[in-house]
Amino acid sequence: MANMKDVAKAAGVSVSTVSRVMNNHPAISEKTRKRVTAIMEEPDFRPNEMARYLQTGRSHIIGLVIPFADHPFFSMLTAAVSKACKQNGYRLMLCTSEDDTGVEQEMISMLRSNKVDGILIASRSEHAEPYADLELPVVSIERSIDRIPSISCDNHLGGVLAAQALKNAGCTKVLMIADSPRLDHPAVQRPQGFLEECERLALPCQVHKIPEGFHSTVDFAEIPTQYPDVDGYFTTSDVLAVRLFKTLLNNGKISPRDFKLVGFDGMDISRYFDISTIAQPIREMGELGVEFLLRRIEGQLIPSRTILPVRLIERSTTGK
Amino acid sequence: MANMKDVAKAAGVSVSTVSRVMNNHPAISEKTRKRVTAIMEEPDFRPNEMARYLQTGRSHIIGLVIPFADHPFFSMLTAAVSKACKQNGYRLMLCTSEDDTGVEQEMISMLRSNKVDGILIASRSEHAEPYADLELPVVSIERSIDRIPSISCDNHLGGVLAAQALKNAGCTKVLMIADSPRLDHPAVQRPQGFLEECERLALPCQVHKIPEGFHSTVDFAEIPTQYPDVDGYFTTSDVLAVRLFKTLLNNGKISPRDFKLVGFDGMDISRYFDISTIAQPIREMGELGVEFLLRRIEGQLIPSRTILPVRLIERSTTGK
DNA sequence: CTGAAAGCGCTAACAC
DNA sequence: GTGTTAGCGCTTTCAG
Repeated sequence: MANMKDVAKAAGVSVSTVSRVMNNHPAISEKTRKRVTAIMEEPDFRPNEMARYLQTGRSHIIGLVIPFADHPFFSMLTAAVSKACKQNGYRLMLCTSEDDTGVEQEMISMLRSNKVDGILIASRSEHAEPYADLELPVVSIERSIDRIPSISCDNHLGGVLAAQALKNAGCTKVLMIADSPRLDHPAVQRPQGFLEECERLALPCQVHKIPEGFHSTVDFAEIPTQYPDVDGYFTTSDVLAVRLFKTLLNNGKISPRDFKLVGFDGMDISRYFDISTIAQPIREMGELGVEFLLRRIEGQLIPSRTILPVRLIERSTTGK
Repeated sequence: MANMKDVAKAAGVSVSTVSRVMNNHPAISEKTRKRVTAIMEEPDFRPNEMARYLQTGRSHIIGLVIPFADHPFFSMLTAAVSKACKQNGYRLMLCTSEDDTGVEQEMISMLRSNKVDGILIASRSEHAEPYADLELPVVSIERSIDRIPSISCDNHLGGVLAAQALKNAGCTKVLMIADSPRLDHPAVQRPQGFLEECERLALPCQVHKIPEGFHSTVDFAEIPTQYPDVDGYFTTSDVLAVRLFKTLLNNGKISPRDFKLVGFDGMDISRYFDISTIAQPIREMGELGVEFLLRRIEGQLIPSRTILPVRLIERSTTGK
């Protein structure tokens, strides 16, 4: 592929002139600009971004670190981030950590070595130091890390809304099925908000805890017998909601009209099953993440904590 | 961040020695190797991959072009590709084309300019030339492009298996709901295989065509009245299968026992709904895609057409 | 308005 | 075994 020198030679100018044309430098005569532009377009000359970086210190690449690319939440986030990058003239380097802290560290290190301009991280984080002390702009999505700006949704409100929805749907005794995220994960506020609101509403609530993990498979078969008089359920994710929904129905004894259910996340699968859910503004979170990261790259100040609203989507499992 | 010169100075050696240590050059005394290694590790020195590329011509980055990151098929593919890249010491630059040929061209151009070592493409492709004439290794997944090596699944066999499954489940008259992919898309063989096998099995089959598009929403409400005496359905994707399934059930008149259904793709959603499906080996397709691309990058020969087997997953919608 | 030249961080001959 | 040096393709002073 042609480089700047080739273009310069073909146009009968120096490389610096070609460079100036490329970068829209004002001090270029219209005549030479036209001539050079024409030459550049012919064999589709494209500047070598690597060489460019070496000189400017800007790669125009950001890294995105997520646990899994095939998780509905993270795939939506990735889609939003990818779009936002494109719109802002940035490229995206995607890293999946498999939810492993060690791998995550490696990815961060690799991204540094690949000279990304900044990192968007939506992964687990035992320790803040590796990120806080990075001399690189970092923005965290849906996870709080000390001294790292973060963007999350109003998880607490989500729990509250879920409790209200079940109450309004006529539930008299509910069960919350909660996985147990790290304490540093904002999602812990989902159960908190739910329990607080249940109390406020005088809605009796039992709690069923299960281990965290997208790829883990916890059996829900025992739930109906274990909690026989429950008429409403809240799960801390849509994936759990779907699994519970199926279990209750497959058990045969229970029809959709016999119980209420609210999930969390607002992902496609909840829509497929017509399950009510607390929707996170995933797309906005991704877009805002990119926007904030780019602003930080430009040296601007950004909020250290950003919390976006959630909303209840009422579907058939709360009687809509 | 420290660079090689800093390390060299601190270790009291020349930059070439540092370079040799980094690249495991054999002609280095154990003593200096140790000393340099120690210095490199202390402030976590990591070589500048951009500068490295400029010298070696290898970026160790591959580009992945897909239409949507939040589509179940492509998110699984992305997950597989990401993992495979990591295992092979490669980084992944992710590009989403929104299923737009123009955007796709831009992405390709951008990837070239960012000096990726090769491109994995699983997107639409009106014309072969832009890829065939790229001086860059390209491997296509689930799409055939002239002169570009491709990896796909046995779509024809998938159609055949679906027809057999419906027949075996006791269907007497079936409906195929097919979106209409481009002619250059291997998926066109799904309906072909299905129709051929229906004929062979003397299984009457009607066809309902709908426009292609992941994000499009075609209404299925008319299906039951439009094709009243059908007792089995084949859809060319799981997403369609789920939507049909829901429509049939919501219509109330029809219970899951009154009809059979086979989808295509083998994605999570089909499992959630317990719908029989023809499973593509998506993970393998992604892994093989990376493997082949890397081989081509190394200058080796790879197959121009690779077809992986599909398999029928029998679930409740074919009576299992 | 344009050109010459230095240098970004690294590798790879080529010397010693 | 180790150091010196010339670029890789680009941007950017500094001259003119």
